[in-house]
Amino acid sequence: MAMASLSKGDWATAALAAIADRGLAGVAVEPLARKLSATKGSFYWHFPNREALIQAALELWEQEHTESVIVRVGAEPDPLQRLRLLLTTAILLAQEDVIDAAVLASATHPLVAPVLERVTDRRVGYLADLFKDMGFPPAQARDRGLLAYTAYLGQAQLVQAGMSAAPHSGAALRRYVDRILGILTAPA
Amino acid sequence: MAMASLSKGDWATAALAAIADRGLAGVAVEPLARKLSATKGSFYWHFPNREALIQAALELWEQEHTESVIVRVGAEPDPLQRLRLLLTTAILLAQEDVIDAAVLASATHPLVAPVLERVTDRRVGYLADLFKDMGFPPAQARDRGLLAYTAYLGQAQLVQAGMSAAPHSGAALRRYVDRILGILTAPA
DNA sequence: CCGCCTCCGTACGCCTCCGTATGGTCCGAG
DNA sequence: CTCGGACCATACGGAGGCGTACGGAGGCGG
Repeated sequence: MAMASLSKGDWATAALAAIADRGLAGVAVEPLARKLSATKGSFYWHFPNREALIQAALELWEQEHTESVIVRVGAEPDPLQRLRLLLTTAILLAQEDVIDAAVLASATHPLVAPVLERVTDRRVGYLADLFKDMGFPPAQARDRGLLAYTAYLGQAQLVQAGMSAAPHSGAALRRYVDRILGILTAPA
Repeated sequence: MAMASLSKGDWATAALAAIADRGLAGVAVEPLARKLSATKGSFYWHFPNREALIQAALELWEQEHTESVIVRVGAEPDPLQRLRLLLTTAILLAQEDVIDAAVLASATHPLVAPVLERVTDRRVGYLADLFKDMGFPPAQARDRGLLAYTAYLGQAQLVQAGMSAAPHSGAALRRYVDRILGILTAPA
């Protein structure tokens, strides 16, 4: 089954999976080829080199792990409920898929930095808009958006590292998100 | 000058510096030897293997990047001021020394995880105690301590990655910390 | 049937790093 | 002064990864 030709996208998704569970250094052509039951001959037909594969994987991540969540959450009309939904969705997603934390772990890599910059701006901007919609003045909204996002990032890191300090069960996590939300949305 | 024998500590500090600016993978015996103007012969006299070097570097980090800050801040009697001092100190330190973010980037590494667990517990615990001293009930204090710490971690990541979304200038950063503090310490 | 294009396997050379073996230097004790 | 231990350089073998060269299978138009 699936003995058909490997596509460029197949390599890219495999590379993204490799980033998620072994970091950027885990994106190596030969091991990846073994996992796909192929050889380097296939790879170097689709890509000029390893860097191109990494770029393709990162673009995949950029498209699938930001906009899709924003869209899914956009149906909710009330800003507060939208924020709650966004946070719980994002944090619960980070529980089972550590790709965000894995990408962040290579934040200084020259191929990662520009993608990360775009994704960060988009997310922080969206959060800030959310707080603006709740009635906070622009400067306040930006601060709270940044705070919310950094808290999410830190949380994702703790979860990926398996730190016991972070809540692990789904229920505890929902309670935690609720209380966090109370703090973040309390009037100045 | 300093042509004297290299000590175990010299290798460990060099390794820690390597982690800070190239990540855990940057701790390689041969490049490190070149940087120290030595050879592998020296290294393998002091350490049995590369893992031992990494452990030594991590223990160095554990001792010098948590307790020392806590002690330095302990002189301040008022809990709120102590928290303010702690946050500004930590965040300003993270501006010029990215070692915290670099260690976190390898959180899943088997040598890093236990050290990170201890450091995380210590820091989150200290922050929670701080909020307790301010009069918050234990559960509230723990939530706020965790929130404060995840926010710090995320902030450190953004700064290390050079993200423009994070404030960079010292003045802007102090203002940001002040506003964050207002949010974190607002009564429920 | 021919030839071309797509896609992939095999085999090779190169590089970087780990770890070991072994010998050399310096220095203090006796 | 010699001998042993601390410290280090050199040289080697081996593993694993990158990129290239090249050949071969399969489909498809002519």
